[in-house]
Amino acid sequence: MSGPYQSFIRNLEQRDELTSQERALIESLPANMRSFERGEELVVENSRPNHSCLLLSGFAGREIILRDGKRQIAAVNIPGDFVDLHAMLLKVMDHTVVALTPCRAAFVPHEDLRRVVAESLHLGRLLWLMTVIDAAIHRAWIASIGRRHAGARVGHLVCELFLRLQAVGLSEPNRLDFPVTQSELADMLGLSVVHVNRSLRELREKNLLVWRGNKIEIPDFAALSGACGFEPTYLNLHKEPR
Amino acid sequence: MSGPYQSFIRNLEQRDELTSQERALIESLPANMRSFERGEELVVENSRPNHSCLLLSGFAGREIILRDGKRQIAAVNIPGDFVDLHAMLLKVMDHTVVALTPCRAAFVPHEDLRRVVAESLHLGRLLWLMTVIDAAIHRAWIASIGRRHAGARVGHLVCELFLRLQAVGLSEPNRLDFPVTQSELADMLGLSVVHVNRSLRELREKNLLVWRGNKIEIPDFAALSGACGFEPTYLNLHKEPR
DNA sequence: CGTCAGATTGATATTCATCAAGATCGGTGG
DNA sequence: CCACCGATCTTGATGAATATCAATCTGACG
Repeated sequence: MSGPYQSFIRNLEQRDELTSQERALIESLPANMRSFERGEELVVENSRPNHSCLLLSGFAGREIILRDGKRQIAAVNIPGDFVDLHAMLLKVMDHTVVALTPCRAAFVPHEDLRRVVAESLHLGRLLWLMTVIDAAIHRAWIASIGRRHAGARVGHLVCELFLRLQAVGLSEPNRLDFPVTQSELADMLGLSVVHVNRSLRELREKNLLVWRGNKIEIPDFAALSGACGFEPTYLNLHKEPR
Repeated sequence: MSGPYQSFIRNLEQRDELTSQERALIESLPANMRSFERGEELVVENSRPNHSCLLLSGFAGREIILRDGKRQIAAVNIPGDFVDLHAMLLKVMDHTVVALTPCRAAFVPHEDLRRVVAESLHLGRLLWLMTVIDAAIHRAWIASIGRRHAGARVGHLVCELFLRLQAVGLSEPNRLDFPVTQSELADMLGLSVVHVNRSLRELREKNLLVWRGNKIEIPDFAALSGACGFEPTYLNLHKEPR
């Protein structure tokens, strides 16, 4: 009842019904467990993985390093996310996945994932779905980084994480755990550390969110999402036949 | 020999071998043709399409409109791209697809696409692959918008489009056709029109690229891609078994 | 010839980055 | 227990990148 696939199954079940056979098929997947310290790389750019990595605990980020050394984090992964399911098809990693906090992860051989896709059309579509939700999140980030001012960028990210964590049962009512540094936050949002710091202060002064240490408090989610124009459609957090 | 699926097949064949049966299976797909004027919407936000739209000619953009009216174009589609293959799984469109130029497009029923996936594991993976390449492009845009200065953003986009157009046979040696307005370009790059204009002038003065009317000249691709840190890995323009 | 969308340019304002200096805080060794 | 250390956070001062506003210019086209 508490195998490595619980949060992943929960993630899928936010989007569609699973039969017990389907759950069993997922649970039959072999999983090679590993742990990572903060800053370690789960998957390395330009490598050719033959496993995909399912995050079980902790936070990971997909980081892109530009030639001049600047870093952009293109996505944040939370427990229940495959961080590199796309590598099964892309073959070569176009970015690195780094542990933003201590992490546990399950590495699943691509050949076994392919077997699942071959045996169940429906699970195949659901795996596809998860990569396509990743892309929808990417688009939301493009809009945020391209067109929102700093404060709204921070707020939008927090709203997104709050709902995603809620979906896998990892949020408290008005609070979430997100133990990352302001400098990492800056690299997610395309901002400088200093500016992130000032944006956090503004949000705190407006009582929209209070970021203290590892915890974020959201006194009024509706107020925050309203203030930063957050629309949850893109997260696809509704069940329907896919 | 010149059905609607030629450029799509060519797009796939940049990434993997197709058997003649696979080509035939694709060509057996029904295609409902439509034409669009510049500015018309091919697919509308919040709709629930039961077709996916394959672009045959012209350029389209996936646009996200924020509440305050600001627009971000999250992706550019060229002939041979499915603009909303993901809608088959996401069900509800999280953005609008708009014609950046006059376009022709083929609408393919989802049920037929599902039939293809059911009949050919390999084609199923290749359709999946195309959505996953979309996501890789999104990540490159996130890095560009988040961490590159204006001139490099323009240059990076041009490099990307040049290679993508080349892949479907739509580029001349040192030139490409990209008939979009500077204001649309601004919405792709997260910049203002004025700043785009000035960045184009800089690039012209450095002789890195000359954008005149609808045509872009690239005197020296290596120089341009060097100057803006362009790395083509993410486009997956190499054939291998997937 | 007039019109209109788009391109270009200048002037100015705003946002954000950079640099530099404390302040805070959790750990760690003496 | 305390002094110190490194990492992170915070704040101020300044500068660079980019946005905004307002003209003018250009070129296509009826």
